[in-house]
Amino acid sequence: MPNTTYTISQLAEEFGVTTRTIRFYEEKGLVHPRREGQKRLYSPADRVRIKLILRGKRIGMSLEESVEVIDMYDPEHNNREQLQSLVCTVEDKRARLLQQKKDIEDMLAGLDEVQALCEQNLAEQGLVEKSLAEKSRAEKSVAERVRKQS
Amino acid sequence: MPNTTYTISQLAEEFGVTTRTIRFYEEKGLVHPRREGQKRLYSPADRVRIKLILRGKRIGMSLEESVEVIDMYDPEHNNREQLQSLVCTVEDKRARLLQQKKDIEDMLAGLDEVQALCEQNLAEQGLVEKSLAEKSRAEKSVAERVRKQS
DNA sequence: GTTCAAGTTGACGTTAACGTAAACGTATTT
DNA sequence: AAATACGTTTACGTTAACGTCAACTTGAAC
Repeated sequence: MPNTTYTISQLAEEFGVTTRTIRFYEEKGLVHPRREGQKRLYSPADRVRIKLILRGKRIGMSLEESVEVIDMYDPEHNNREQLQSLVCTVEDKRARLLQQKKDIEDMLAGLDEVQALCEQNLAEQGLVEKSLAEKSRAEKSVAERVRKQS
Repeated sequence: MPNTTYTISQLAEEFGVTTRTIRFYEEKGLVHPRREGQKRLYSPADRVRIKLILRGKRIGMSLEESVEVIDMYDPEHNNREQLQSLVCTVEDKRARLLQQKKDIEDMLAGLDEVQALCEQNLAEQGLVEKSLAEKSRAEKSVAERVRKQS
């Protein structure tokens, strides 16, 4: 097992955040690195937690929410009630994630349209002669389609 | 054309936000409703803008970023340079969105695992007799798989 | 031995995105 | 005319997620 621990600045660099950020996550109880003297030493498990937190952050989750998700992987749920309520929260999360996924796909489709129009427009500019009216019509079509969304 | 305008509280209710939120968006220059006397009157176009802003919010965009995306649909870009830089920003956005999409899919897969284990566990509890060791083993398997992520 | 790089603990500052409350206008319902 | 519902402006408050010092320690390097 190579390199079983990490320093704070190693992780900071790997994930493209500041050390302050990682210490902040500890303040909030998101990670609990060991200490060697007073220096922090992060385990691979700590590293994964940070990674998952940042993943959550990328899709707009609060730290609290990310922790909630991460903790679902831990077996702190013993009895029937806890398991069933866990299933419920799982389903809630899933619903929200599916909505987000749809939002992203819609937005991607919009980007495709914009880009297509840009490239078409650029191509037309390549040909020196063209009617300005035609250009204007092409430019406005996307905006109109957007306006027609219910 | 039925109901071509909306009051602030109509939109607030439709989108599940407060009127304060909508006025705040106006403060920030995101929408520019007409006025009837001093009352705000929102057009369908205003409504769509708000809708798109909230879509952006759901996937973790800042208001500024959402506006940036929305404005890409407007034809304020006339010359070659502007079109080309627009294509670049489009590609940046797309890259980020694709990353987000992957993040969401990963997270969904994780949720599937958690739920499967929960239900398996609940099923086992249905049968009165089972070894506690077995149960414990099952509960920990997800956490271990997570830990093995690079 | 000192200089340096990397770490530490406070503590206060900052920004975005609203919340909340006060004080007021206007229209209609009773 | 009094109350009710809906709207307005102004302004201060709040929370999350860090940024930004300042002042100190600690081990390694020169």
